[in-house]
Amino acid sequence: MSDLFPQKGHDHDRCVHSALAQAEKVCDVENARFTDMRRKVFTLIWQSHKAVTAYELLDALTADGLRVQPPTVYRALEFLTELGLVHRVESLNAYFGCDRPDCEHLGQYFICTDCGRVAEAVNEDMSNAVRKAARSVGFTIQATTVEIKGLCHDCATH
Amino acid sequence: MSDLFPQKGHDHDRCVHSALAQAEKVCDVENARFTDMRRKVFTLIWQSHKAVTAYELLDALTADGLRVQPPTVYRALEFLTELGLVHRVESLNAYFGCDRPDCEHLGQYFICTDCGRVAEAVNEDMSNAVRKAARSVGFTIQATTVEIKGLCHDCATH
DNA sequence: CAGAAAATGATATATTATAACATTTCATCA
DNA sequence: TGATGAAATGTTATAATATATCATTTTCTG
Ligand SMILES: [Zn+2]
Ligand SMILES: [Zn+2]
Ligand SMILES: [Zn+2]
Ligand SMILES: [Zn+2]
Repeated sequence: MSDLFPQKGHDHDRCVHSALAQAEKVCDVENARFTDMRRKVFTLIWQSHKAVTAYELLDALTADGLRVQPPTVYRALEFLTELGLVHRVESLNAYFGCDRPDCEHLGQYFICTDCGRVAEAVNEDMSNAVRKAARSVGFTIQATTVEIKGLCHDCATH
Repeated sequence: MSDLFPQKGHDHDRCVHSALAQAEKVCDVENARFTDMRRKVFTLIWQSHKAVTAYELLDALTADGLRVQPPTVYRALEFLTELGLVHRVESLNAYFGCDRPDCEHLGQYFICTDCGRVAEAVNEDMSNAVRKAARSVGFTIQATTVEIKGLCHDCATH
């Protein structure tokens, strides 16, 4: 069993640093500006592997002493999602950080209903099954979301 | 190519009648009450193959002369979704009628971004791929949603 | 530095959803 | 049949999520 969800005691600072480094790179390549506000929101999202709502981000920014309004957060989220740096979980109205923003992938998310963490799969079997199903009914795919809710291994066994 | 989406000129009255008959049956089997309000909401949802929002339903009921408040609509929707008679499209916050409420299925929806119609697939390849992916990472599935957006065959070719 | 474009600030409001309590409807059975 | 309790709906208020619009600031470009 591969470990899709990070181990309990993992070095999360490494996750954050790696995510930031990748984000810098993506922004650089795309000639997009990784502004202060965008970096703040991105970093907040990466404070955990859970999906976080726009208003939780807003509250966190406010707690940091900033006077921020909803549009500011939604703009940052729009920027980050369009670059593929964060993804939106439709069934939660919440966002989490992508750990492979450089590699093409459909959205395939495992969402633990117990601990709240989200892990992203890049699974060719699923992608192929979706593409094949679409082809068989003459459907032209623009975007796909696969949201799988349940218990991660940690939560199922502890 | 099988026709997942109904033909333009299909006899939609048949869809509606069949859906109503199936709903009656499911309610009967589940010993659930298919009340006036639930039937009204269900019928409104089945006025097309598009996904419809709670407030569109509310407006339609109001236009019918009823004085209905949001909770009434949401309660009917909760009842209908729990019985599997309608499904919620998470990425649209909207609802559409299930045409196979009697057969077990994960949620696999094709959503046409042009005409707005939603068609449900019951595709074993996709289901198996999801289950296999979950198994391989030790994830216990509780619920799955596959939402595939794009163009239906009609819209892609016309 | 001037001017244009991009980003953010600020205000208002739209959209989606639920909490809480009152009233009505309906099945059950004494 | 009529009391009674459960289920459904009505009613009011409000929470949670999201966007439109215009003003101001920041950054880029020449
Ligand atoms: Zn981590
Ligand atoms: Zn978990
Ligand atoms: Zn039809
Ligand atoms: Zn279409």
